[in-house]
Amino acid sequence: MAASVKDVARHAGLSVGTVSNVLNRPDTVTDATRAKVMAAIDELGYVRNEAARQLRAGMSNCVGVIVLNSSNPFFNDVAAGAEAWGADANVSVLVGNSGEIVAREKAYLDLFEEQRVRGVLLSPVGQVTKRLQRMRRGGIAAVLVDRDVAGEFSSVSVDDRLGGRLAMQHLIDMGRRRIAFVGGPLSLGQVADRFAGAAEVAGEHSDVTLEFVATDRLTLAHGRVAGERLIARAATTRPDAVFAANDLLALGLLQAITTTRSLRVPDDIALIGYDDIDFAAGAAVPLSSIAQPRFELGRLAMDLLLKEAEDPSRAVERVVLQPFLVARASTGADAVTVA
Amino acid sequence: MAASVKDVARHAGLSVGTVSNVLNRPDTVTDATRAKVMAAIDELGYVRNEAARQLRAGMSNCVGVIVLNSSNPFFNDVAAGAEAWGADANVSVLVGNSGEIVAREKAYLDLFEEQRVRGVLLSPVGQVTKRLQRMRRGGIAAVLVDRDVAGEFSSVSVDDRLGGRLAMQHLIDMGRRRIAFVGGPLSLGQVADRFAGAAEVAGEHSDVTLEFVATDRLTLAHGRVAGERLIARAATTRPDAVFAANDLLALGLLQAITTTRSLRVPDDIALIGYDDIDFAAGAAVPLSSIAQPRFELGRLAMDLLLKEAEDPSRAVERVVLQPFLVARASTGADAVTVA
DNA sequence: GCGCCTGGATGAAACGTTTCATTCCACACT
DNA sequence: AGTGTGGAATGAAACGTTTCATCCAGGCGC
Repeated sequence: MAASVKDVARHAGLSVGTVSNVLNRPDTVTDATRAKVMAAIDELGYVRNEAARQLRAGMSNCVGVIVLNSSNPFFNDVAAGAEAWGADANVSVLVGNSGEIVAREKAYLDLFEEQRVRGVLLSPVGQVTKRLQRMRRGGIAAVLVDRDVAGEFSSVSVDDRLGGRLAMQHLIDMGRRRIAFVGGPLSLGQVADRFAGAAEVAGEHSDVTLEFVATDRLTLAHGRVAGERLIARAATTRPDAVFAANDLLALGLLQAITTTRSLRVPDDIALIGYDDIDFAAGAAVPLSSIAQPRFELGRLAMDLLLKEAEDPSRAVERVVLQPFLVARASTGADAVTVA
Repeated sequence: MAASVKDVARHAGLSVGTVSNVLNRPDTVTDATRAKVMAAIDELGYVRNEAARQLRAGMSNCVGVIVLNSSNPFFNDVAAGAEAWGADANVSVLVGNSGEIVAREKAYLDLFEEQRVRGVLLSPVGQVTKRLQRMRRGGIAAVLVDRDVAGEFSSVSVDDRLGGRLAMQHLIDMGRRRIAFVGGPLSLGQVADRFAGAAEVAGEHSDVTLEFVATDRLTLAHGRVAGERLIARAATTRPDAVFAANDLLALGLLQAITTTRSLRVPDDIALIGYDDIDFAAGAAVPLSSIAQPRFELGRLAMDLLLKEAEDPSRAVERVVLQPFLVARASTGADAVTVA
């Protein structure tokens, strides 16, 4: 059906080797033949068969990316960063969404392995160390994104403990003392580290209390539920500030709080999130947040991955980026307060 | 490096044909040999080479999806619908983001064609008719999503004119008369159709005025800018309701309006968006919106695509889904859903 | 006991590239 | 004129599957 290099060769009155040379080493071929081949390609609508090319090369020019939750704009930007950098190196990016589900993570790893991708970029959810080691032995590199596994693999992450510290310190600076951390599960490294950072700072202030409010996942809906739980409390036991493990949770909390109209943000309760997604600035009470260089995160991870794929004996490298505070109205940082 | 079917065969003391049979037609093989092969596979860590498989089969088991803007949660859900349905049929989905840029659309089409995907699902941005026809001749099916091109191809879309009518009618029902449509560019079919629907309804009410407020793109930031323009107007010329072409715009508008605190939503100005993304319900003033069955949209499109890939002579089919109103606080309604 | 049948295993061919050792040819140099 | 020389084209091999015609060993009916 589709024209092959053989058809092109016949049509141009040349050999397949020559056609291949035109395609891959145009300088080794005479201008006249190049023109003839190009004409034949055009005429037949030839499109090279990537599968055959890959089979011959023994490796594809793709890398796989597995994100934790594609409905979180944060991961979108990380993937975009990786893709942009990959495009420069002429590798395509396949994006899979594990949804924090171990089985889906495994399914994508299977897929990528069958495709013989150059490497895999992922924020692991299951116990993948052994699997990744096996894949590495098979020539597939791996770089961890936004999470770190015992120095076995290269990784690019953001210092979540520091982020937790920044958020907590900010709330304290704004005069809050009874603080709740909302998030979960703690099995997610990000959540654990952010909480740990917050706890550290809390420990440095004798008049500050830090409470852990667990959620099952980090979504808008879960944030709403957690918000309703907080609202239902008596004023005396209610926190005067909330540090949410990410912005989706924080925005859910915000919605629960503002719709009931029983509390005001930030007057009655301050709120800070994490990730600084675009919707954070756009919320009706602009949300304070801990920003991460997410595009950069993806870009650096891809860079490390390509280097490692190039030279598998390369030493493991662990890059840690710095988060930073973006203070907005939801913590009273602006003069603006909205009922 | 990686073990091949040949290695497995040797290791199991059988032939490659038999190994292949174990993998692809397990019933034609005796229990004992199956066990032997499985053991060998396990021991060698064999993973089948998808490229070779594809080469032999002449076609991959992937389909490509090209979305207009991956930072709009709407497209995420469309893609998720397509992916879910594809998974049932054992096809993987490659997602590309054109960002409404013709060159990137072309780049993804090239990639997909080289990969010999079964078909392509896309919301076209450039003039792709001829290209898609050529690809179809080469055995690659195409289905258009959320946009329709002159009956040449199958498509799944949502009736944007009706959606525009619904939004407009709702605003009128809520007592609004001076209405502004915010959106653009009109070269986007969705924007044009939604505005056309709104204009139709406006024409049916002699006391209603409809104004067009142009934006360059459909993003949060552009919504914020448009909002500031509206706020700056004198009360007498200011609209009492805004219909935004999508939710990103609407949320941007909302933020501009609420932070200046000069106007209240919905009392001074009602606001309705389009798409009903998750952040709409989660906004501090829950946003009324026109919902589209986006997951279904992706699902149906994938279904059509797979059918067409199966039987290329299949008649073109054009599915049009119905949007529906989700009324929330931003138009002064309680959370009511109307079909 | 002989031929036939059948379930199961076999091995070669083919898919479309790329690579590389080889061949070919024209031209310059001796 | 003969001999190198080097640039350009060639064609076969190989990549890892799947498929399919073939082959083989037993079991069965006669």
